[in-house]
Amino acid sequence: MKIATYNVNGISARLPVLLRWLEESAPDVACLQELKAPQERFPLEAIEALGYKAIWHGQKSWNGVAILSKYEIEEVTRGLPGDEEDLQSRYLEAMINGVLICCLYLPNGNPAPGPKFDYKLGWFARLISQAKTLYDKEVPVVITGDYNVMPTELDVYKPERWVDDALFRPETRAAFHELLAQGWTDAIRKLYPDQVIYTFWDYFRNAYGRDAGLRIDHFLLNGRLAPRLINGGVDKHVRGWEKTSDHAPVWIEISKD
DNA sequence: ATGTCTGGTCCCACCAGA
Repeated sequence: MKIATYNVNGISARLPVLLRWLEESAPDVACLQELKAPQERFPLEAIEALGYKAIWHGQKSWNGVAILSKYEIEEVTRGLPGDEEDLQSRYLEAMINGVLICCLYLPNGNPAPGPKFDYKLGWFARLISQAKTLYDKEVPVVITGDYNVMPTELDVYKPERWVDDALFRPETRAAFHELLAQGWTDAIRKLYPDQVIYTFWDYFRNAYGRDAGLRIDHFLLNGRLAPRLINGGVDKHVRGWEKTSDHAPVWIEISKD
């Protein structure tokens, strides 16, 4: 079973790129973030034409997440629990082919410090609480998406330039490590313990051409799923396509059981 | 500080967010 995550940065503007990648990479499940489209503007027909079912949580202008799957999708949770007042579309959970798939778009949090950073840390605290419940489930679980966190210095092209950024501040890294300490396996880091791997290159200053990237899109596997991890990688070349997202798709393969 | 993109509003050029 091949599971992918891809921050598309606007599903309307990136639809040709998304469809091309889906055909080429053919994941069984794809978690998408930053749809930047209201609920009624999701391009369901084009996605169904490639053989996928889909659930999505849209939002006007910003955010928005979706789960596409070649298997049946049984939606479990819509919206991150823990704050009734949080209306941002950043979290979906679904049971697919015996695996609980959680798709998230963690807040960026810049500028930091400030209210956006406070929102990020609050969201992170709720995620840690939700993840604790998920980890102990009897079923295999993966939490994947755009975490907006570089976990270690190996995950940033120039760590010293990012120490005050919301994606790399000590509080942010501490929250990610608190999450990992529940027992989760960072799948890509597990497969490539020492390699420099990036999943995002910003649009400024030819970042992709210079390989000035960040690793911020992750797969966390619980104890029931981690032993089934067989492969994974980044579809880096997709970042080089015309009209592409600033993220590249990332994927893992897990064995049947 | 800068840089590049998208979507949205309000008009034909800006702004916010990332």
